[in-house]
Amino acid sequence: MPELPEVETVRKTLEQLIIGETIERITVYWPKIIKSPDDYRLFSELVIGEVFHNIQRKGKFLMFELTNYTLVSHLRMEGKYGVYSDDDPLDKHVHVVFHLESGKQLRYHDVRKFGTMHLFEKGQALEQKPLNQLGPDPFEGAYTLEYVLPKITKSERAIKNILLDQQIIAGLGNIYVDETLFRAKVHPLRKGTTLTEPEVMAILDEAKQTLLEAVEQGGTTIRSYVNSQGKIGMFQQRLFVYGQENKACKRCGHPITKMKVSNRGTHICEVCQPLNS
DNA sequence: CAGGTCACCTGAGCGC
DNA sequence: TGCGCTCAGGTGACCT
Repeated sequence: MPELPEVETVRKTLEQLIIGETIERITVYWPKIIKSPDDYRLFSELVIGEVFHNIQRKGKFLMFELTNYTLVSHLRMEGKYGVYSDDDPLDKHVHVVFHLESGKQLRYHDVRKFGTMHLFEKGQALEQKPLNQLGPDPFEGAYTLEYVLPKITKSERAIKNILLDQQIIAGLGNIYVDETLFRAKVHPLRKGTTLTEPEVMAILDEAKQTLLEAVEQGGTTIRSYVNSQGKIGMFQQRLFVYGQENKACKRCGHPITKMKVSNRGTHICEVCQPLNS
């Protein structure tokens, strides 16, 4: 489901709800969510008695800082967290329940079961997969033109694919890549090697600006995304191209078209984002 | 190294 | 109503 702004919204919401809570035990209904330790039963034992001290985010990953461990969680397409009372009825798509000593429960809900959880000893999370594979996210200091420019201009890949690559920049997904490229007036199929420095600068600026605005709006709600307090994001009102096929471009009035780029649905304004430039 | 395909899962929407 | 197909905010494995 979520890209950086949605994950950041979840992070901020959960921070208000579970910091200081102690895990009494957990119930895992779909063990494949738990990627490390290998055995989900060990995972379940290790988190007993741990306290939620704070919650960080790197790219699209949530990092729950516990007493002795860091829980790294990725929501993939449809993962959601919610805090419930222990007598609230359990939805069939809840796969992991953290029973808290207060009687509250932190529940992980994921219709498609694609999400992942990794547990690391404190201080180890950033040193190992998956987090050590990530490039800087746009709110980190390492996100600079000097770092990104050669990564892009030396690549024969389509710029859309480069921006979706979490090893180069962490946090962008299908929605925000389409929005970023529209705002930067760059066609998604342009090869990295064809982009000029001003174009790359525009992409970097627009990516950060788009994510910043989306965070301010609480993320984008399409289909099912709801944050941990049941609130929906508002950024979908500000989308220029994603999901806007056949609607008039907000800049020039030409209809937005939908195409495929490496099998991902891709939305562009053919007038604002010409391919031959 | 890059690109394509499939796999992981379930549900919504659409044509027939 | 039901069937079959496509699509979905992501990523990793495996193959050319």
